Amino acid sequence: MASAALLYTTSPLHFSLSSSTNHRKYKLHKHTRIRPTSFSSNSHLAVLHTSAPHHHTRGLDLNNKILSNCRLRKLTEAMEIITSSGFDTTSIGSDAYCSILQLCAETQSSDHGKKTHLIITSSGTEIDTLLGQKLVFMYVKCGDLIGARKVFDEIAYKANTVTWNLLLNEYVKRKCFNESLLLFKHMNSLGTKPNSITFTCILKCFATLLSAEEGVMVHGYVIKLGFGSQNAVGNALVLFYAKLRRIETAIKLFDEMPHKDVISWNTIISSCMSNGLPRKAIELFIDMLLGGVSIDLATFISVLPTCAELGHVSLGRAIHGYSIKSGFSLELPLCNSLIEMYSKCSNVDSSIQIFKTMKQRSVVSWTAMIMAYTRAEHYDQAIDLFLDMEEEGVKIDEFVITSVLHACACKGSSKDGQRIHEYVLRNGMISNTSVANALMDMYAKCGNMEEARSIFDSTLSKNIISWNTLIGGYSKNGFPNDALYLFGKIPQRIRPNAITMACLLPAVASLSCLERGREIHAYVIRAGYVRNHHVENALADMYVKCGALTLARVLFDRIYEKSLVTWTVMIAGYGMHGYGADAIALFKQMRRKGIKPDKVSFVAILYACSHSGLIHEGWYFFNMMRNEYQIEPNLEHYACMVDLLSRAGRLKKAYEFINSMPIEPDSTVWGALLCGCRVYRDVNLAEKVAEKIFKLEPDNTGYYVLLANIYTEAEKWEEVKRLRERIGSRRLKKNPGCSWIETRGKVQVFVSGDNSHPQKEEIKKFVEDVVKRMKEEEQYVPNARYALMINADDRVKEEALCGHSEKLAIAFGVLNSADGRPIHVTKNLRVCGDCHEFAKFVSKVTGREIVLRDSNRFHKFEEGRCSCRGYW
DNA sequence: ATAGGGTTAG
Repeated sequence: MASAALLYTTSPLHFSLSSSTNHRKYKLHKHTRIRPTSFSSNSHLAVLHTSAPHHHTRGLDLNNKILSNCRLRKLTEAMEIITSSGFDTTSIGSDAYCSILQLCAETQSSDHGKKTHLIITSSGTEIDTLLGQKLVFMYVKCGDLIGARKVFDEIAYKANTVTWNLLLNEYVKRKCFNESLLLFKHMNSLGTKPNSITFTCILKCFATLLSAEEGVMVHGYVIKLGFGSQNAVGNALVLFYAKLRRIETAIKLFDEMPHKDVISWNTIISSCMSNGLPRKAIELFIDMLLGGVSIDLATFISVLPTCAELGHVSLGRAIHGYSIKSGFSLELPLCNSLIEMYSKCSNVDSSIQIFKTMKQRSVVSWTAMIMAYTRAEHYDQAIDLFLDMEEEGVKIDEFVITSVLHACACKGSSKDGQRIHEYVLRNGMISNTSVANALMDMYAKCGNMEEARSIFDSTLSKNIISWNTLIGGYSKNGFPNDALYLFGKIPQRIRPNAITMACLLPAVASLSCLERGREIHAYVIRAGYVRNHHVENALADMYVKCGALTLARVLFDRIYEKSLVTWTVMIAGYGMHGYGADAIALFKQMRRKGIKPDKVSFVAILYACSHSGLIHEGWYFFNMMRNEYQIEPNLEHYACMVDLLSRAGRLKKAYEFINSMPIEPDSTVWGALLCGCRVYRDVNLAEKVAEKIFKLEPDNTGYYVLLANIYTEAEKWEEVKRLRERIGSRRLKKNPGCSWIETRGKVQVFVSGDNSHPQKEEIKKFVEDVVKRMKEEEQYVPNARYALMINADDRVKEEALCGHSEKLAIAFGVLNSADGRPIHVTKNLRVCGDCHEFAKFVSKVTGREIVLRDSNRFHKFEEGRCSCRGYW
């Protein structure tokens, strides 16, 4: 406290402040270097200047006073001394300026800092290395990177390592990694020696830019220079390898660190988590606790996502409790992580609880809560929360927008999405690529591909996600050709990634183009995407839907960590191909592995049962879903059950079942029954059911045709006529049947009755020959199921039959592929009964395996038999 | 003297 006493007893401060303006004029003459403009804005700067004789002693006094004020963190007082001593070049030393600048930096007093800088230049004090460093430090700490750079550029030639580091680090913090690296190069060219801190910055740049080679080179360099043993460097290296997804190397480096600190532990825990090793992350966390390492806030935040990932709510809750005991429970980022953790553990009520009791909320908290509601399928609450945010005046960023758009997408309502779209346009956020991508995704998920496309086209800064989103949208919305086309249009500078493949493969799957699928599989292998879980699943699904069930199974067996999706793909695959028993066996195996089926996997197993006519098993799983897993059946599940009952001929039971449903049945549920009515020729029930469907979907032609066929088969010509008039008055167009086949990598499409094919004569002859042989050898009678052609005679009807697209495609396949090769045909609608017989016969007489995929399932014809055994 | 780890989307 001696310095404080000194300060007060010897201070000339009070006198100096009352000095007259005359001094100012006097100073002007003495210090002509000062620009007058500086004066006008800092008129008090020039006060006090006494005569020269006592300079040295007075200077020392002033310096001491400044230093002691700074030591006491009295910035204002220190500032008063320099502002009032103004332009006395000799009175204030570099040390004093340094300590003021340090204090300005620490208290982030930008104005004082700038003023000090001005005084320094005005007073003509030479900016030496140390003063330069302090100035840069002050500007950086006050958030003025431009100011810092300006000073720096003038003293760069004499800047020390610390000064370089200050700038390097600030650029890193602002995510200007390339600028930081440029500066590093400059530093090397000037011969300034980097130190360990320099390397931590540089490693961070390489980690974020994913520059593997450069980073590894720096690693070697760091070891050579002997910085490897420093924790900060070690930690940066661990993070570097983790970011490059070389987690084994990261773990090895971590293990070899002799003096791990909290940051080392936190780094490796979050690295394991982000590299898909949540269990390892938890193990490490436990090691850390057992090792007696003291835990900090970042530890909690690093370990919570692992609980979320593993759905380990009890551990999450324990950590939550621990964080309260450690006094961190009010920390904002911790609360945000907790919201996320509880919601990912399907405990949205706890998330709400935390969100509601938080004293302060950041935009991150709101975003986390919107996602929590979305995860819990409370889409309206998620959207309402966004509106609340707007009302409360929270600054909306792109994270919020993408999250709320995701809620709209999941809800499947473009109405809500459109409101967000308008908000985005109003607030000029459309130029943000992520926002544009989220909008595209929302429209795609709502089935509006035109709008998605128009956003895509007007987005200037498209990234790979933009392409993936549109490709995936086309794939899933029934435009597989557009998806494939778009994939070919990705520009060179944008590299496709694993997700691109996962978006594209469903297109191949829906086209059933095995050749094309194998090509893409090869591409996936070459590009090294095979280990991506989404890609693995998409490949298995593609093989299933291209009819290559065995290949799908081989792939399935090779998938190391099978997720629920993996199992569901394979179960659905067996179901589609009519292997109900295999589907059931796999379902059981999945449950034994401890994987909980969800509603999608129940749709798969129920369809598998219905496609194989396993009625008891169907009920067994339906009850299991409700009782054991508390999953409320949705329309799809009900449709499966109706399908199952109808195929078994239990039409009355199916009808009662529909009427007992707790939710409103839709046209697919009634449609399943209508199909059953056709098979079992129940015209009365069919009429009743059809009327319900026509009310629900008055514009869907398929159902009118189905009823018309039912009438025809019952020879109710009057009714057929009336129905035909009804269709005519609605001006409905029949959705044309179309089939396609892939030969030598090219896809041939056949539309019913289409006569334009170059090989049409050959094909026609083939079909007619087969039909003729069928008549002779199997007493086959062409089935006159052609309701919409009642006035035609049998000859015309038969001709129309011969023109069915699946017959044409099968004929083309036989004619254009080597003997003994299997034939794969895909049809957009359900296969017709007559064509089904035709395919059976062709498989017998040609000895070929014919795989026909229709809109509902696979039919595999071998030696005159079909794998569907009548269940279709 | 300057620093290394942690929260939100697709």
